[in-house]
Amino acid sequence: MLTFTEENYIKALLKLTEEVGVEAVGTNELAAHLGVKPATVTDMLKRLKEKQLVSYEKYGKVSLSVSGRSLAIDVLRKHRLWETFLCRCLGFPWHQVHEIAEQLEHIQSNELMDRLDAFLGFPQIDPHGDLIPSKDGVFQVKPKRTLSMLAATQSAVLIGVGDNSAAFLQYVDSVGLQLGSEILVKRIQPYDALIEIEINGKTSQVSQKFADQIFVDTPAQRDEISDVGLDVEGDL
Amino acid sequence: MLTFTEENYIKALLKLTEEVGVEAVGTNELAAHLGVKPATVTDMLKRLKEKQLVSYEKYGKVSLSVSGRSLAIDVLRKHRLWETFLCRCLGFPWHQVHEIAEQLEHIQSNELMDRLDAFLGFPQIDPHGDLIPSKDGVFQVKPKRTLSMLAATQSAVLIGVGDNSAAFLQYVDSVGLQLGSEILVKRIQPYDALIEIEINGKTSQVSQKFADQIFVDTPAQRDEISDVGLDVEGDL
DNA sequence: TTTCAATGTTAGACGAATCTAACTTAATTA
DNA sequence: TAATTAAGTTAGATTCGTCTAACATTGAAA
Repeated sequence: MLTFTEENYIKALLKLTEEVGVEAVGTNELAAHLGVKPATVTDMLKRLKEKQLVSYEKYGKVSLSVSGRSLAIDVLRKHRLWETFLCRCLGFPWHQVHEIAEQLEHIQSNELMDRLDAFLGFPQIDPHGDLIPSKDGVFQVKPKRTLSMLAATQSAVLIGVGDNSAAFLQYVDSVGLQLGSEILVKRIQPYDALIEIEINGKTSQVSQKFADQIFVDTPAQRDEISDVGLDVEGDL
Repeated sequence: MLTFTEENYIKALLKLTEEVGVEAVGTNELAAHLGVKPATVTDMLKRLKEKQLVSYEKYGKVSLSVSGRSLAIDVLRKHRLWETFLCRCLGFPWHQVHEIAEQLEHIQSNELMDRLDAFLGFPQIDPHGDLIPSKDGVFQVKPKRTLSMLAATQSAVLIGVGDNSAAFLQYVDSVGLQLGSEILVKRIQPYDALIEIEINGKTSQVSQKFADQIFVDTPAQRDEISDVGLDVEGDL
């Protein structure tokens, strides 16, 4: 049985490796992500290694072991199922659910999650557009196309976000975006690279940084089999 | 903000005082109820006193302060709302919900509980027949009539149980009882005081100890204004 | 190749929650 | 009232998760 904190460490490791497509991470990076000091992480990594959850050598990078990864995926599954419950059943706005799910994800009961899963109708994506891992731990991050990759005149549909913080999500709300919204890129400012977008007739200017966190699906992409041909055309 | 453990201590204090109708409890009793050693309780009581949650003097009995009581009631409210959710929405049998609710009751979010309360339709009693405290902390234990108080030939309706352990509740299930079941006391063994009861045509023998934990409502009692006239008649 | 900044580790400390073993106080009974 | 038992406390240790301050290693630039 893992402690609350151990679960958070392995969940962070999963985020910092697979969601970024990187093999292993350093102590500092992990510490920054968890909001603790590097020394604390070093201590914890020793414990996690003893429990065979990570592979780690002094002064080296860390990565999850097979069993660590599988436990981390389970935590992530719980997190996303709870988020779905909070939005769909209790009517929470999407920017509020992450924080509460951070607590709920540590509740220990497999039966609870199975029943919640069934109650929700076995959802596949959570309120932020992220895939919910299946019960048997199948979890895969597919490569993502972001708003910042689009050229002027292209349009796309919002399918997810790369940042679940309340501040970011409220910003997303404020430009009128929700999952499924159609986004038209009107122009890109040559001077400062600000992107002018239109959603439901409403025009906004957003930064590169913002656009990097907006995951989209383009009409052309929807017809593609793989990621070979990358030229897409806006068709509005 | 209280820790998980502090919440458990004040919840235990609430149980051991108000549900029993007693002013204050001793260190040993509290320790036994929480499954820790008396020494541990002494340490914790100092901390709880510092936080003004209890009134306590060395070698004396402990009782909740006004603010401690109010926080304890809030934990109890969360516990019972979650139990209601687990039974009504997720279809858990009543003997499984207590343990999971012991974890869920510590989730920190008032908004979560308000929304869950509304989602459930503002329930007043939980799956074990216990009153759910209202949001403003109104909580009161009404005096209870138990199965062991009934005489032969009397009948009554199950309205609650005094023990939420899985072992007890599964026993209750096994004699065919659920909330609302009509119980007929057929006879009481003169020799060993075993009580012979009938539920939906099924006859069982139960002990005094068991019967003490079965809360019932009798037809006569339902017509009473207060607890003045206590003679009740079975009317089957 | 040497130096130095970035990264990471160790040592020692602390608070929370627990324990055991030894001690003290209170209550009961003879 | 004195002795004995029950109840409660203190002291010192342990584990977990964290910190700060000092030290060690790595790797990239001069």
